[in-house]
Amino acid sequence: MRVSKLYAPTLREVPAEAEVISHQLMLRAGFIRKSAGGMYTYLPLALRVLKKIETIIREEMDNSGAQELLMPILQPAEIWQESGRWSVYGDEMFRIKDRHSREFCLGPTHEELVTTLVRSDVRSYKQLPLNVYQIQNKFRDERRPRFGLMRGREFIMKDAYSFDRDEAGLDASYKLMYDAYTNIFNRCGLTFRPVKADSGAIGGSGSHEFMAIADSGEAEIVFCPECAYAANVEKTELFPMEAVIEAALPKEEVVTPHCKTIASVCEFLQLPIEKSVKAVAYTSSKGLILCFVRGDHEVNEIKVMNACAVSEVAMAPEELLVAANTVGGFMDPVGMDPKKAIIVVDSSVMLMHNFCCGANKKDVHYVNVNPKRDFEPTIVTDIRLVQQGDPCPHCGGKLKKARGIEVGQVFKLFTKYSKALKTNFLDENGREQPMVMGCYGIGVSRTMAAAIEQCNDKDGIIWPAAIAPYSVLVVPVNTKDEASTAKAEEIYKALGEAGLEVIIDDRSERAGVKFKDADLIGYPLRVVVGPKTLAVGQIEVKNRRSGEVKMLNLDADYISEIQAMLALYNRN
RNA sequence: CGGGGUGUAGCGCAGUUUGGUAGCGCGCUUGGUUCGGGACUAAGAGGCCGCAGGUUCGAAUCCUGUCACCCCGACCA
Repeated sequence: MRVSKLYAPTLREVPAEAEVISHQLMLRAGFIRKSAGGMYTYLPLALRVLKKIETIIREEMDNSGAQELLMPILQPAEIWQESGRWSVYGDEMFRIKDRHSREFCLGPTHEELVTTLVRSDVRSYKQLPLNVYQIQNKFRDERRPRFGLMRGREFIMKDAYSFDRDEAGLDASYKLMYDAYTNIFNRCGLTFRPVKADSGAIGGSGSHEFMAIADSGEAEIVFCPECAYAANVEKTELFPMEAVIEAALPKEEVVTPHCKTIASVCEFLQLPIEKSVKAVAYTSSKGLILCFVRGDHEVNEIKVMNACAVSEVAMAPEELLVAANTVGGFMDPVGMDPKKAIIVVDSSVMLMHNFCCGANKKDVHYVNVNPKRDFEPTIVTDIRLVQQGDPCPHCGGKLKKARGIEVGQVFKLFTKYSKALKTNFLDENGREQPMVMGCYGIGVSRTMAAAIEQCNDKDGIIWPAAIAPYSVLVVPVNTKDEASTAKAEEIYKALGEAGLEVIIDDRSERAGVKFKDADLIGYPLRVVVGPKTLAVGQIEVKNRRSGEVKMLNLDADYISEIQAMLALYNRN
């Protein structure tokens, strides 16, 4: 390829719309252009990167025994109505009508389509297990598209679906996918961690997310530096707290004027914050939910939703609290009528003694409250958010927090869709059984963005070699100098013939312009051919990652040297 | 969807308070000088000032509405 012909318009300045580094660099380096909110054109350089990621995915998927197919993006409403998700999916689904007013959607995911496909073709246990995948554009009308390719409304996804005869089969399929994903993200050069995840609205249970570690990530994870434990904060199991033995004191009401926060209450009462309990109120399809956690803890809404078996919660409005005879900021578990709210108490609260909490009256708190003696909750379970430094649930080590970009997720769906869509097979005994399913997604375009988030410096992108748009850039440093330009062309040709993905910057620009663009786009190796070094029979090769420069003799086997440098590129 | 912000040339911005010929830098085109880290110079091209109404002799500027985009919160690859 010749840079003079390449459609990769680079920008000197950062477009104002871009906030995160991957978005800025992809715009500046001429990889993408926006067409509308959350929708982008992939220019030639980006497409090359995407194709490389896709190739890695295909190789690993095929190795794991999965088969590629391609389903329509446009899906009929009927199958979504059959699974019950046509009404559940809400505004996030792009819906359209055809000329006969029949309803369709642009596929946000393909469980329905793949399940109805398989149910019409697969009848026998002999045809299982089956794992099919595809790579195509997905559509989700996100409430808030943002961060460029990180959260788009149209994005490229690899989605796979496994069908097994039983849970043991599903476990095996899941393991194959888990291992394939590990290989894929390793090969793409990402720093990542598989973490235990919440299964979310898609249903089922048993899930891992593959998180590319990056401060710009939207997800928070915890991991244990001592053992392999890692989890999304939403899903983290909690190490049981130690119960402290303490004699129960008589409960009292105390007036606490002008105390708006739990910290101010504790200060007023001269109590450590660990001796306080705070309440958070949510509204849900099952009515008011009152959650109680220790004063210095935070409520994990996902766990609350799971504990109460509701699909959505929102902060409760004041009217709802009034209706339940309580007051925002002074809610207490003691006087609460269990008929008016679901009372969920965090397990750690049940181990506390003589704590303070609201008293259902403005400016009044209780002190010396004790669980069981003073109140009986509806539900007791872990609902608090894990904190940095909490003990690891496996080994007791101190957990650390990090942020991550979710580039992939593996799910056990079990029979959620096969039952809803009547996808059964006959076992050896001629009995009809629902297939046991798994689904497995990779955000392909997001993976590209995540790689840039992890690999960049002040000058631009630093591509991992395996997914770089081109491996080697040849720069004739002065196109007016015919001898060195001809030599650069010769080297460009030779490198291409040796099988390297090479591009030559044949523009009649000044050297500085070419160097800046080279750093911005992030080719792993840059070969500079100029009159000065050519005079002593040498070329200069620069490593984009380390900045290391090597002078190579042209009369030696410089091609092998360059290949060796490329092979070493990712290891420094 | 709630809260905040921005729409003026391809990109980054000024001009809006106080209405009066639409500007600057970068990029782009042409010529000359340059040529190993975003050169210099001269001459150019390029704008329905997001859109629609209104006020006014006159609107980028004031008023009303609307759309788009960005950021912060509840979801997800």
